[in-house]
Amino acid sequence: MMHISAAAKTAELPVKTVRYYADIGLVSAPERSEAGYRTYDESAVRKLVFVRRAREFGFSIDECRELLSLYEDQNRSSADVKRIATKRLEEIAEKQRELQSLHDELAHLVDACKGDERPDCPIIDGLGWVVASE
Amino acid sequence: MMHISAAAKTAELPVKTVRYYADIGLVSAPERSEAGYRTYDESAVRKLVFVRRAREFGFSIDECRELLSLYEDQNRSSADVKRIATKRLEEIAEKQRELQSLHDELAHLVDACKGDERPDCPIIDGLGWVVASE
DNA sequence: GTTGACTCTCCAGTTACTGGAAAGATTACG
DNA sequence: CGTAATCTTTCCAGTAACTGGAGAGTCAAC
Repeated sequence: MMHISAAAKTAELPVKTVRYYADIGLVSAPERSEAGYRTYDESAVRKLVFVRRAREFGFSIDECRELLSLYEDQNRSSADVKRIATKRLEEIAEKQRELQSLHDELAHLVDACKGDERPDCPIIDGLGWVVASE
Repeated sequence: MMHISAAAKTAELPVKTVRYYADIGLVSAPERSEAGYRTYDESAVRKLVFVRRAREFGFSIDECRELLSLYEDQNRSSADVKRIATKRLEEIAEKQRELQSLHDELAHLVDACKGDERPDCPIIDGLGWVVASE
């Protein structure tokens, strides 16, 4: 049994965030000590770790909610979990493609820029190209 | 001279966003018609396009502010612009690396998951690995 | 003349927290 | 035992960059 700062430290989350997760009902509200302090047991901390990891994987809070209910459900099929994770994987791949074209386009502009004292600047011109090409 | 919906359409931005950009002072407040309608000329629309492009490149509103002032300044050196763009480029590259390791880690879990009716699930286990490995 | 499209302002909600104030509880030191 | 530092509580507000909606005024067309 520990108080919030120990739980937060163990789960590697800010104290504020731990409180927040209970406030929005992502994790269940913890028991309170006589003085009203939140108390956490090993199982509660485990769930916090689970959520932190899932968030690091880019799952939204709502996806975490879904994953957590699967995590807590002894009878869920691994197919349900795989479905969510695969969807997320596709989103990551899409984001990677976007980022790549962004990178290439901007790198091209930066390469073309002399970076000297003169005002000619392919980057500025490039950002306005839609109009410039009219 | 046009009203807001034509300007928004030309700049390929939502009407709400065009108003918003003026509200926060990112672009200067447009002239008003007698009835109080915002009116946009070619130069105003060009700046909206510039901002949209810069946002698409992932520049924050504050960076857009900076770029826009450089855009409007005939005397700025291209070095100033290159500095901002290069910084952004590094951020993109960093984000790409993060996304890649995320992708690899999650893909590994998804591959390991049978996705059947049984509750054994390497994805769920993997999300909790920090505790599981204790 | 009235229907429909367009515009205005203002307020609230979104996501996932984060910061700070004010007040009570606990612990550590001398 | 007193007190100072630390921890915890609640509540309110703010962040980024919009987005949605209400209620009201304006304009063009049939």
